[in-house]
Amino acid sequence: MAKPPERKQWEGNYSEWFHKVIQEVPVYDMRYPVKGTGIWTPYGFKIRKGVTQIIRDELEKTGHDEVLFPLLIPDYMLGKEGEHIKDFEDEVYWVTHGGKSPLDVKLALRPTSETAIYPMFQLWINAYSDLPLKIFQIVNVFRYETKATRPMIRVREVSTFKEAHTAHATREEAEAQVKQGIEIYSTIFSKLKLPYVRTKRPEWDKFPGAEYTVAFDTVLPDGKVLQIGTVHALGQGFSKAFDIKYMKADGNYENVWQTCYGISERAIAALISAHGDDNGLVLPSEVAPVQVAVVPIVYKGKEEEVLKKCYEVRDMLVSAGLRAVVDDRKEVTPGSKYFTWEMRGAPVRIDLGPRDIEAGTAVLVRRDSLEKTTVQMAPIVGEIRKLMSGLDDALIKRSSAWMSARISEVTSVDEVKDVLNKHGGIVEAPWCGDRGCGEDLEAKVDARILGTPYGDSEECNTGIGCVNCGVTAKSTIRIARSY
RNA sequence: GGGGCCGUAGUCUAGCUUGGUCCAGGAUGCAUGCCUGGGGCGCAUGUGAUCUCGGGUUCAAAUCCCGACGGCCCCA
Repeated sequence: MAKPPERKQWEGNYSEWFHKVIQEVPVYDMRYPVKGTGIWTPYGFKIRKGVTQIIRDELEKTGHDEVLFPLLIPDYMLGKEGEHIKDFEDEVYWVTHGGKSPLDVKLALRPTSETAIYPMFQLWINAYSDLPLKIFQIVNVFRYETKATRPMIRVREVSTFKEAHTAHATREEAEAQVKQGIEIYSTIFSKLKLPYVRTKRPEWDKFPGAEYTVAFDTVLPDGKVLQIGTVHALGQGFSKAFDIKYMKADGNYENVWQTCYGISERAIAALISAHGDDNGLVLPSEVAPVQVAVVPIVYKGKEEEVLKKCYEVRDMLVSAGLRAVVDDRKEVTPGSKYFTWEMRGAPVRIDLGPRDIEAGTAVLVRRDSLEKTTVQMAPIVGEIRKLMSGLDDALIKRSSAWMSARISEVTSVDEVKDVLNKHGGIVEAPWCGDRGCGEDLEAKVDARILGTPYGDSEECNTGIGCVNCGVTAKSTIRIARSY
């Protein structure tokens, strides 16, 4: 069976595919009886750990320190920044009682931590020498979602919320930090082999309290867009609300300039979705909990010999720094084990039987293509590394190509509708920049405006009329149906 | 925000329209044994559901009604 697995279920029935895969692997158990919550299973937790490790590494490498703030936020703190609270108040969980006694001060379960962190920034920041301040934490946050919840994608308890918060002396420094945040996220998603577009959100859809928001969006197999990361320029809005000031060299005080940026388990949902196929998960080697699964092909009378060799191989791989296991389950046929490890997305499988042992070889199988190669035992570590990097390259190529095919440029409202109805994805069109026009367009095509391209392709051809109203366009706009 | 569908062993599902034949049938899983073993082997035996929960109608409720909780879909 050297043919790569199909992606019929994956693409044709994505919602069901996702549900089935996370349950069968298992990655995430959504049977917990509180709406919008779920459990990371041991294997799922390992995937999550691989992802959070990449996030930690990239942030620490760029001067961010990890911290941990309380879950509870007093109501007067949560309400300090006007725009911020206005947007969140409908989805805040409140703790109102301690035992049977009502609390004097209601406590919110953090929907995000700006209002928990910034009062402490006020205490921590005194002078320019305290700046820049760059911290992050990986915590759970709570949002009372009213729409239908979906495991990992729309949840009420976001269990894996990485939020970074920075404070700077000048607008320029904060601006540079926004760029660094965007670079960090680009690196993280590249490591996850995830394709993305970077989009500046429209004024009416930016983070509440921010000056502007740049978002990372990806396209899921059903053609809907998923936001997997956001970077916000906060200006001085929060620092004024929370009175965060520093003393400048000249002795005068100024409010700090802030940024914040977040990634959640949606990135893990995207990771699972982007690479999977009808046989289950396909994981990039860096985050695969098991990189190499050794499957003994046991014949009667040779059990000991084969298993012993398998353990030897495993030990050798482990000491070479690979995450390897032997699937030594009895009473389970090799074929069944193949399906198990394909479902779990192990990048490489080794089949090892009497024939191989005699010949001093092993059979390697690459997860994405299911291509089998027989290799000599001696250089097997190198061969495995080669296979894994081939798989990693193939994953980014495949996912990028898949997504690129779902980004289209159009010039009329009808085309927007047609393309979105046909295969979803993202459409780009010229736009006048007017909010009313944008909202009108959203209603007409039953989709959301993601915003304008951030970075390279910001400008659209001049002299073109807005896709909706015909007025001379100021920028390109991205439109999509989204989660 | 508006409308609709659904909830039966770990999982998927039959039964519900027309209440009684159902102390709920099947598949899968799990356990044990034999047999196998280079792509989900086969056979046998066993295991597992107060039919999501609460209330109501009825001689009788998985089945009808109301509510809660949970899952899903469509529209704005």
